Amino acid sequence: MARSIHVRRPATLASLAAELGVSRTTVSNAYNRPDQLSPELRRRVLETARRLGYPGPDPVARSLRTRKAGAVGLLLTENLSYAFRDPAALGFLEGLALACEGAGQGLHLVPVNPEREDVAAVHRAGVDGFVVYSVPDDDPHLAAVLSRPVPTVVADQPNVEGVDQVGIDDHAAITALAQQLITLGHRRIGVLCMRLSRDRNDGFASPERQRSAHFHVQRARLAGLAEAFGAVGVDWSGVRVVERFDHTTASGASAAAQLLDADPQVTALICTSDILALGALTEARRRGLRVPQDLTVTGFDGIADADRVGLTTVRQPVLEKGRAAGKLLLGAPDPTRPREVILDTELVPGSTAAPPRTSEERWFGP
Amino acid sequence: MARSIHVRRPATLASLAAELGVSRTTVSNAYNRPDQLSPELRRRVLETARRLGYPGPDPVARSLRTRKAGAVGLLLTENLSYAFRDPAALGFLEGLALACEGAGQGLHLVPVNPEREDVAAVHRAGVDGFVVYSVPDDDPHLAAVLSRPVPTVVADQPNVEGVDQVGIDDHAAITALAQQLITLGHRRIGVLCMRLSRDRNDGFASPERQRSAHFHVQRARLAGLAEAFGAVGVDWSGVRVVERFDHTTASGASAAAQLLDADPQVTALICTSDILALGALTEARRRGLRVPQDLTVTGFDGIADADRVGLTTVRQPVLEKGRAAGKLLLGAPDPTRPREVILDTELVPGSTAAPPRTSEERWFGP
DNA sequence: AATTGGTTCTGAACCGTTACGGTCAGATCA
DNA sequence: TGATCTGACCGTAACGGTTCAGAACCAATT
Repeated sequence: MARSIHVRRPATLASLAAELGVSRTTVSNAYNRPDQLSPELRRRVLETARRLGYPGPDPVARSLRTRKAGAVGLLLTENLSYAFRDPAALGFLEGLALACEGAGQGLHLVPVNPEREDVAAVHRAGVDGFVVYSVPDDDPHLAAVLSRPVPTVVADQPNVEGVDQVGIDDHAAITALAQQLITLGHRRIGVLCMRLSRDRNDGFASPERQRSAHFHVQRARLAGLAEAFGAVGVDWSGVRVVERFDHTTASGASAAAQLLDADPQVTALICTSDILALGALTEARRRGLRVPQDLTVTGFDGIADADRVGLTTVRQPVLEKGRAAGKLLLGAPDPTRPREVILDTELVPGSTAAPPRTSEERWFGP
Repeated sequence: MARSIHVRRPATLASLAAELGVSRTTVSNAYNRPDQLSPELRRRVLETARRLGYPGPDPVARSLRTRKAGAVGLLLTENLSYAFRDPAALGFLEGLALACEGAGQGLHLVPVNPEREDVAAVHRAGVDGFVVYSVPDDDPHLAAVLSRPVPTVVADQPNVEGVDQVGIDDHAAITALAQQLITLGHRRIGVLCMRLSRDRNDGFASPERQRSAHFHVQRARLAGLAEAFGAVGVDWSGVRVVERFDHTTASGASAAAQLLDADPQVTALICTSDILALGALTEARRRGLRVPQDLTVTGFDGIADADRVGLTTVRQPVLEKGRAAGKLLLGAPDPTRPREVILDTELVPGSTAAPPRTSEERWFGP
């Protein structure tokens, strides 16, 4: 099967029509509305098309005319390839892909460089709508998406007025987790969180920085923790929160190290993601700290690896979230009000949380 | 930040030009070639655009004129969502995404339904080229891709004359693995392989079916095994090959069960993928067979989970493969001849292969 | 004074298709 | 026999841009 490489498109609908001595409309109909012409003529059109090497109507021209691209754009602030490495993002993507293929829509991954503020790729994407996955509220790419006259659904964050949304109740979810730890008796805690803003800050996050975080999800989780622990008398300004820009287990490990160095007395490390928590577990093991006897570690998301190691965490239905986002975008838009889908979360007890040891136990063993 | 939902695009380049009293060319230049007009006028154009809610040049119209879509199409025969579940496909995707974002190109996942032969999605995709990942040689979607006047790169399979290609030397790779097993002393083996054709055949694959497989990769691996074991006197027609349509660990487990039921005497299960091998390990454990003492199991691919359990396998650079495919597609095309990239593989010894036990050992212990 | 060169802007052609509203011949009907 | 319907096809006008060859203008050079 030989084929010429990248030949200039040889035939168009018009040239085909000329060759056949019929109108362009008729050729178009041969492809799109077979009932509009006689079977015999249609056969001739298709036959001539084959002979001339006409590959069928040009998709771009068709899109221009019909105002339909047949694809959904996906925007995420990380590198494109990040989506294929992060388990939660992956689950979301799978759900979204499910919804798209169910509707016969393509999935157009928009390449954005998180470092540069180059918004051109958003403007170049020929899509019928956008799904925006977990970006900061001041993301210029998001602004570019919103400026385009196509429907948009935001997943997780940020909250944008008038835009359809799918996510979870972060505040409630983290509150349940916090209650669990409080019940176990933890009062001296440390927190590991993901990036709070577009600027890199690998280190402690001040309460001010926590409050002004541009990532709504992180902000809500931290606020929920502050509230829950504040209610039992913990002074939040004394609680160390370590932030990491990169979302990897290595980041989690180094963040845990930083926190444990600063305050060896903490009895629990609360992590705002499983990935960070897995890293924290590694660091704990490296230090000879037994989990959960010497240290409690919790995560968030409920990824497969968390399940494997029995991490105490909050499970959120990431695949369902992706699917819901797709359905929201592809379903009939509701002009009266933006729609919001809040999915359920579930506290996963796991085996990495236990009551804190007393000081004596810490020094002299159980 | 309020926004109107799905308003009919209010302004076009033309209406903006009319409003400003300049030509369309000038407005176009304001966006694409700032050096072609005075800074002052450009400022006015952009300002008016904002006022009128003009979101910038329409991407589809621009694509039509410039003959550039700014995106690469990806075709894979499985459901779209499969790509996000299979580790090898995922690695490929990540590499491809890396190449795409490096070139500022989007990645357009084409939704194909493997059950139905609906090729429309391929024709509807507005892309500048296609990457085809591991499809059967008689795939109608592949034919549709090749009929389109855009460059194409095929990864893994099939071999198409005149089309750029990236892959590995399956024959050499499997031969190395086979030699290893032969050296260990295995002669009575069983094989677990992935689907050989578009029709579902969950069961034994006859030598005829093996030879006529539409998946080139599987065909080459089976042929390599037949050759290597044939050279040491093993009659291939007596070797059981179990085929599975779905590529999951559950399939691997059931295939292993089917094979071990049919011939409990086999000393080694050679699997053409790690996923199948992981399933086989599960089944072996279920039967109380120790690996590798009682049964040798090997895989192919070198995925992370294989590494984790110490599977004896062949590692192939999946990420690199994706990246190479992207580079091939996006780099300057070579009109003189199709290019071919063959990546290196590496035998991973692992700990799931050992010499077979003698019959006595099998029955009476070591 | 004529030429040259540069900047800034314009007019018209073109990209390849589909939507819309026809026309027209022949069949059907009262 | 004339009116109406139907199936098959067509002409025109978008769809929303980009591009290229100039025009108009002004300043600097010869």
